[in-house]
Formats: sequence, structure tokens, C-alpha cells
Amino acid sequence: MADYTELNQEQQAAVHHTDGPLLILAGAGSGKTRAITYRIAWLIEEMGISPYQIMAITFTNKAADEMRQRVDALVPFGGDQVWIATFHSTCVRILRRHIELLGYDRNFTIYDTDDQKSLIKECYKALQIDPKNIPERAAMNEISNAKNEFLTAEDYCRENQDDFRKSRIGEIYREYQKRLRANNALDFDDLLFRAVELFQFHPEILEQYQERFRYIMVDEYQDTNRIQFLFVRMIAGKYRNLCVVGDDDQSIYRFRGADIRNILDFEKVFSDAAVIKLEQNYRSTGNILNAANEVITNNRGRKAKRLWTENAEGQKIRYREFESEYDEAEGIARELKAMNARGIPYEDCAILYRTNAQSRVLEEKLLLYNIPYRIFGGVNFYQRKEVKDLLCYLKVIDNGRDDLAVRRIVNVPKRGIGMTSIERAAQYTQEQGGNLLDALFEAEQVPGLKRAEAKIRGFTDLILEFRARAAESSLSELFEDILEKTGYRKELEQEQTEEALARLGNLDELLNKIVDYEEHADEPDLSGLLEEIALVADIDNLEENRSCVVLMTLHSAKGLEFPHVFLSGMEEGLFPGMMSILAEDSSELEEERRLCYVGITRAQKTLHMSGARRRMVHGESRYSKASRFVEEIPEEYMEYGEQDDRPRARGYAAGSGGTLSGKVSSGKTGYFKKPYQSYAMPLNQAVSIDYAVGDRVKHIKFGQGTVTEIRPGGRDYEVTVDFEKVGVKKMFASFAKLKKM
DNA sequence: CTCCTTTGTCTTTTT
DNA sequence: GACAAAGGAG
Repeated sequence: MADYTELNQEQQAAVHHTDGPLLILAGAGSGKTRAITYRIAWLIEEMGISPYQIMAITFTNKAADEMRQRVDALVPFGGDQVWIATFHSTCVRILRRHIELLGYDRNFTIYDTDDQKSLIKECYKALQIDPKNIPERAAMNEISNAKNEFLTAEDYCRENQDDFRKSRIGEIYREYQKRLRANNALDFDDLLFRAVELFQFHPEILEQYQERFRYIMVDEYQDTNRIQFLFVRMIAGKYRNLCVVGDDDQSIYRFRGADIRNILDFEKVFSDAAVIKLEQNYRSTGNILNAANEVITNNRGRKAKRLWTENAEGQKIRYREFESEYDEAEGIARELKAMNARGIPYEDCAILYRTNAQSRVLEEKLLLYNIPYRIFGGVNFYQRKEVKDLLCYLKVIDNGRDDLAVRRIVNVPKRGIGMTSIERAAQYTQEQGGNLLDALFEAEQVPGLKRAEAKIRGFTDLILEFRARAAESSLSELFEDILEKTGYRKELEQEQTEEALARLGNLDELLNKIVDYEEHADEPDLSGLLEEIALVADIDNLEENRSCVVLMTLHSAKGLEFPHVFLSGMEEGLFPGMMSILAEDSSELEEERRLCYVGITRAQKTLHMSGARRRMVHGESRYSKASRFVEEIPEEYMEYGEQDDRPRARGYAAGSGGTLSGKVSSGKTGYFKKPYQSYAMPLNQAVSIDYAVGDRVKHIKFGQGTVTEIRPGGRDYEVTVDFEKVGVKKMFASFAKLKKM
């Protein structure tokens, strides 16, 4: 039973206000998630609401997972029945049931950004548009924005008739949608778009969901865009028990369509809305909070508020400036070592940065100093070539209409089916209708495919075989089957390079993920697996408990907190980024500032900021001065490094522009090229094993067995195990994740 | 049809 | 500097 007296007055007010629209303006660290979870508990325990009728929507999977955990901890019975999910997965679940009404198959595919780009390229080709005139990115952004505004291709064309460039983009949009539909695929934006469309055209279905979800909560409301707002407003339209929680100062996703008006105008749309402000911060020391307040006051477009805390002043904020990014990384690594020696565990520390690219150097130095770390984000595991290839096999087996996936794998591994053959089949598809895979199945009828027919047959036979297999075996067996029969595994094994080994490791990791899915899903099936993978940004928190420093971008740090935070790369031109400095409009700079505010307020006890005077960008040295955000913090809250690191004490950046960029000798130092790194085995984690020859061990897939040999090799161990079910297998300790029995 | 070299673009950030 | 896409040789 939840103890509501642990909450402060405002939090209690938020918990007790259950009916009607409610806006909670929750500053950083003000116990926002706590208020929501207690509110859920209150609804169930005190109001007798069925957990089945409560919905909580978040933006990221991380946030959803965390809320799930906290609700489960707080509500012993029925908590697991509360619908807690991201916008996107909520929509997918709805669409899986009803999308046939909109003319799609239920087993539609979800396209990620890479897929989108490939499809856009096809549109360019079909429409004979030169990407030099309109960069693909621009078109993609424009289309995405249109979708976020709930504009169809027709709407978009109509609105932009007079603008030549935009009407071209309109054509692309139209073609793009046509192809998505032909492929039975939806992109991320479509998930929201189609769900709203479904509700619009089928009010009877909307009503089902209105009846079901009588109490709705939306977290990080400041990051919602137009279509998400429409979605929420529709579902909450009948009972109007809508509680949104947000902080306009933490709105950092405007670039992807987040509409700050959603929070600023909430009271206009829901005129009877109650507003509760949470302004007491429980997270940070006085100094950190003051610094954050000082920085954010420089923004003009915001609701007035000032966070306060009863916490002690704490240590001052450390700022240190280094010669280069390597020095900076080394400085951070040394500091971490020193802190660790003082008894601060590594998992209490986080290094945050503006762009993913900055993580490389940091990684390198942490490696050098033997500091264990974990990186969030970056190159998505599921975007790796080998992983994507195998996923495309699964996609084709599941949804044969996905031409993009067919194209990708038809010649992987090499089967001697080249571009010309594929283009001929595509041509035939254009003329006859149907999909690429159909054309391949009818290769003998397709003009110009005679020579390749036998090879194509080899591919289509495989697909048939896999489909048969999919019908009778488990997903992991199917996966193994693909790996074997296509010769994919063999090809990598024969390569005998470290990179190929890492790729094999990643495929093992994918297999683990599949097994994991099979064990946890209610009714595991191929569509479900692919959906989960499409919507999960990454395999996060697979193993949380290891003591590691965490590295991530400021964006992914939102919603998290750490005792000790390092903000790296505090330089003009990097953070705030060049684009935002040069922009006419100050709003871009304000978004960067909010991002900085988010970064500062992640810290509980100490905050370290650092920057480099010289940094390699695009292969050339760039000089920059300290970030204006550092200078916006009054000196009284700051403490500078051993040399005089006061930002203003610097005379070298005399220019007015802030960033002097020139081709200064690139000063190539002997830094080693980072080897292709496997996700499954971060290189710095010395592999330790707790089993020996003769021990009984358990493997996630192969089951139980006995260790017969352990051979040290490189930075890993090659372990031979005799499994009861599958016989003798050799594997690398770091991939195999063997558990001693 | 495949492999290799060259060229160009990129740095925001996530589902 | 890193990676993908395009172009050219075998």
C-alpha cells in the first residue's frame, strides 16, 4: 500500500485531482514520476478504478520501463494491468487490430530511418528528381513534419501549390506513401498518423478505446507534437480525465516537431483544466540548482518559475579547459579514477555530450585507464549490417510485400543476382503490378531474367523453405536455419578476421534477443518480434548491475539522474552548435540552452564541466572558446581547475565570430584506430569467467552442459562445452554468457 | 557481376 | 576522419 504522506503538498494535490483535465508543471527533479506513479496507485487503491482502464504514455522505452517498475513496486495487485507504453508502441498495438480497415495487412512492416531513406531514393528515381536539387534529408524532414501536422500528401500538395520546390516535395510525398502502401509498410510517423486516421474514420472504434481508457496520463508532455496531441485528445475526448505532465524548460525535441504550444496552450484547449506546479527540487545540491536556474533565465519564451531546494549547497561546479579533446577525455578519465579511489562507484558517474561522435575519444581514454563503461545510443545495434540482413530475411518471411527487404537480401550472401536482374524484376512489377518477390517467383515469365533464373530459383526456394519452417518451428530455430541454409554464418566464419568474429558475435546477440522475446512474449510470433525490434531503439539495460560509467548524449539523459555528472565539450560551435548560433531566430539557441539545463539538472551531488580549446571536426582542427552556457553561470557557484581556467581569462580567441576554423596541421598523433566493436563484448570489459573445466554450465539457447576446455585467446576465452541436447560447441566466453550451475 | 577506388557528405538530437 | 554512394576496371 502506497504511503501518500511521503508526498509534498503539491504532489498530493496532483494525486488527488483525479477527474477532469490536469496540467502538472513539473520542474527538473521535482518528483514528477513519483507523482504519476502515486497517482496511478491512488486511482487503483482509493478510487477503485480498474487498472485496466488506466493508460500512461511516455516517449521513450526507457521512461516506460522505469515507470512500469515503479508502478509494480508501488501497486502489488493489478499494477501490471496498467497500460504503460510509448506513443509509438501504443499505436502499433491498436493498428495491429484494426489496420485492415485502412487497407493494410495486419502484419505490416515498420520502416526505420534507413529504410525510409532507401524508399525515398526509389521515389527520386521514379520521379527523376536529382538529390542535388532537393537533398533526401530535406524531403524526409518535410514529409515527416507534414505527417506530424496530420497533413496527407494531398493536403500538402494543395497547400503548397505555388511553391515550386515544395510542390516537388509534395510529389515525392505522394509517391513515397504509394510505395509504403505497396510494401505494406508504415514509417514511424505513420504509426501515429494512421492511428488518428483510424479514429477519425471509424468513430465506433475510437469509442471502444475511449471507454476502455478512462484515465490517461502523458509524461514529458512538452515534447508532444501535433499528431500526438490529436491522438491524446481523441482518446481522452469522452471522459476527459487527462493528466499531462511536463516542463517547458525541458523541451528539447522541437527539431522533430515537438510543439511547445501543446503545453503552453493546454489551459485554452481544456478551459476547465487545473494547473499544479511542482517547484521543489529533491535531486540536486543548491549550487547545481542555482547554476541551472541562472542558465535557463536567459531564455525568453518560457513560463516563469524558479526551482528551489532544501538540499545543502554542496560542492561548487568544476570547470576545466583542456588543450584538445584527447586531453579533455584524459582529464575526465583521471578524475573518474581518482573519484573511484575515494570510494565512489563507477555507476554513480555519467559523462554527457552533445553529439554521439564525441563518445569515440572518451571511449578510447576510458579504455586506456581501464575504467568500465557503458554507452547508450550511437550506432544502433539493429542497424548493423549483419543484424539488418538477418532481420530482412525475417521480414520477407513475414511480409513478402516488403520490396525493400527483398532487395536487400536477394543477393546476400552473394548468389550472383546483380543489379540488372533486380531492376528487370522491378520493371516487371511496375508493369504487371504485384510485388518484387512475386516477380522473382515468376522469374521465367519476366523478360530478360532467363540467365539468372536458376540463381533466382535458389533464392525463392529458400524463402519457401523458411516459410514452411516458420509455420512449424520456434523463432530461434528459424533464425538458426536461416543462418545455416543461406550460408551466412559460413561466409563470416571463413573470413577469419576480427571484424567477422565481432559480426558473428552480434548475430549471437540477436539470437539471444530472439530467445528472450520467445520467453517473455505472451504469444510470440514473427510479426511481434519484428515490431518489438523496430520500436526498441536499442538493447538497453540488458545487464544493469555491472559497475560502469555511463556515456550518453544529453538527449538520452533526459529523465535520468546521476550523483556525479560530467558535461563534456562545453564549447561554442559544439554546444551550442554552430547551426543554432548562426540561426536568425533565437529559438534554436534557446533549445540548446534548455538542453544545457537538462544536462545540469541531471546531477545530484557534483557537476564537472569541461571543454577543449582545439578539437578535430571533419578531419580539421577547429578552435573554439568556452561555451556561453558556462559563462552564464555566476562565478560564485563555480570552481576552476588548477590553471586559470576562467573562461574570460583567455586571449587566444580574439576573433569576433567565436569559432575560428582553419586548416591547422592536423597534428596526427599515434592514436590507434578503433577496431570494429561488437555490441556483445565491449572491449574494455575484461572477460571474467566464474567456471572452470568440468563445471556444469547453462546457456540461454543450448541448455545445460559440461565445460570440457577453456582456452585463453586474445582478450577473450574460447570455451568448449559438451551440451546434453546439442552436443559439443565451441564459443567465446563473452558472447556465450554461460551461467555456472 | 564483383571488387576496388574515388568522391562527397556529414554532426545535432529519437521513435 | 568515417562512412556510404557512385564510378571504373577486371
